[in-house]
Amino acid sequence: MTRRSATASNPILRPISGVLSDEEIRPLRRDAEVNLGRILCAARDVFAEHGYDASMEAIAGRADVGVGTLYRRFPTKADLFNAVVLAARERVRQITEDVLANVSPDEAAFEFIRRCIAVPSVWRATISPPPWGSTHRIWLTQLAPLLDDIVDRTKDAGTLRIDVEVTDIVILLKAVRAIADLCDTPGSKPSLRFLEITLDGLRPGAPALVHPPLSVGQLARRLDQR
Amino acid sequence: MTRRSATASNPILRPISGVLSDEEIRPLRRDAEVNLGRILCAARDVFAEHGYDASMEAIAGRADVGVGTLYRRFPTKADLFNAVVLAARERVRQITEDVLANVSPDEAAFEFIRRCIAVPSVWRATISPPPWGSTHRIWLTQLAPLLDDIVDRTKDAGTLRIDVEVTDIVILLKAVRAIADLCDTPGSKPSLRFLEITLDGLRPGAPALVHPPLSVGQLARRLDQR
DNA sequence: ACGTAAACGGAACTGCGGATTCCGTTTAAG
DNA sequence: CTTAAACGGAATCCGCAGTTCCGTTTACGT
Repeated sequence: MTRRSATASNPILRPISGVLSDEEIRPLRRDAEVNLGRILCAARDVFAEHGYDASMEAIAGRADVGVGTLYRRFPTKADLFNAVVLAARERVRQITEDVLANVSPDEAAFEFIRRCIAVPSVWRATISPPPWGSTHRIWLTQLAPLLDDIVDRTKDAGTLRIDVEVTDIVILLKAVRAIADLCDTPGSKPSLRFLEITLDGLRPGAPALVHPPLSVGQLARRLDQR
Repeated sequence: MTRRSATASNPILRPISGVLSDEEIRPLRRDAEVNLGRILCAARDVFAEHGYDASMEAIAGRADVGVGTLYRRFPTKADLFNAVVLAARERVRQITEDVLANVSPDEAAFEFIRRCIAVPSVWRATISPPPWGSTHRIWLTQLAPLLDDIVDRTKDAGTLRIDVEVTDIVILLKAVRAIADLCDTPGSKPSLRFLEITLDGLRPGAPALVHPPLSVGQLARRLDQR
């Protein structure tokens, strides 16, 4: 790969990096700024729908922009995807913290799941990582303690069966995704119905589960592969 | 498409068709017979794993056979896939009838699901139809009454919540498939665990479902598309 | 054992879709 | 009004997978 680092040239990251001694930082022209926004939204939506297989042309079309414009901002499809994934991860973090702060314990885990599913780009990102590197594994591993917190809290409240684990939650997101693929646009009735059924399966009172859960490490590794 | 009909040239169907007046039917050479078997098994497995996206080369490889041999038996990838799907449908029919005949009512629906999932090629075929025609819709529509029978029986026995429908079962198969994709080879521990959870969600005692089910027609149409 | 039609393998061909590049034109901004 | 920055999208390039072709091997009837 003979190409300068994506993060170094990624314009979204510019406002964050305070000083870059040798490279001059000039602000984007107004129109460029606007287009960058459209591109990111389009990429978020199209990637959410088709995964990494989405074509650059499709994204450009959705953004009402030529492909050239995409490549001026993101040297590579991978870079664009990366940007979207980064944003989605941030979104998940927000949801997690908000649930911990503002949702009653007996609903925490359920609410977390519902909120993730309500934002297509989010759960798409959670379950289908970039097809390279291991950044996803790292991210999920860091997030795990927070999610554990949510799960434990709901178990303590007695509304979540005690033999489920964080990994079950992530797996569930994946399953609902599949249903949405099958039935409709994300967030549709059928997938919500399936979600209801599965959430009911998470409630106490059912017979104990006999198959062991995946460890966070295992799950993260799986997610990193496909 | 300038190509003679697949079914006419499909060697598997030969033993069935009693008389074809104008075309002479000669039996396959021994080695050809053997290879045909390997090809069908390989195709079943590889298609089960990758869906219609599986490459002919991959199938040929798995069967220890050259691609040429594939095309001598099946003029087209579509024809080969078709043959596999046909076999899988037959398998589903067998399972259905066997469950109706030999499984106690209170377990019928659950057992049906378990058996379908135990045979990868079967549920793959159930949920990912050939990317053409509407034969899948027709098949599913015909099968529906039998499945209804199973479901009703289990509801009457009191072990299945009354607000689930046949379509929920099929959707569930689809979901488990996704989990297997994510976690492991089909039939693995993690997907069985997820299955347990979902089956628990199907048991009575949970709050009523608020989202309506898909009708068989709707579901069949969806399955016909993607 | 021998001849022949049937099978075989797999290299070569082809078409297609999608990432990336290029360049003539348009536009924001000083 | 000048000019660097942006833009659009046609053209290029490339790899992949379905399909074809043909020289070689093999089963089987005589």
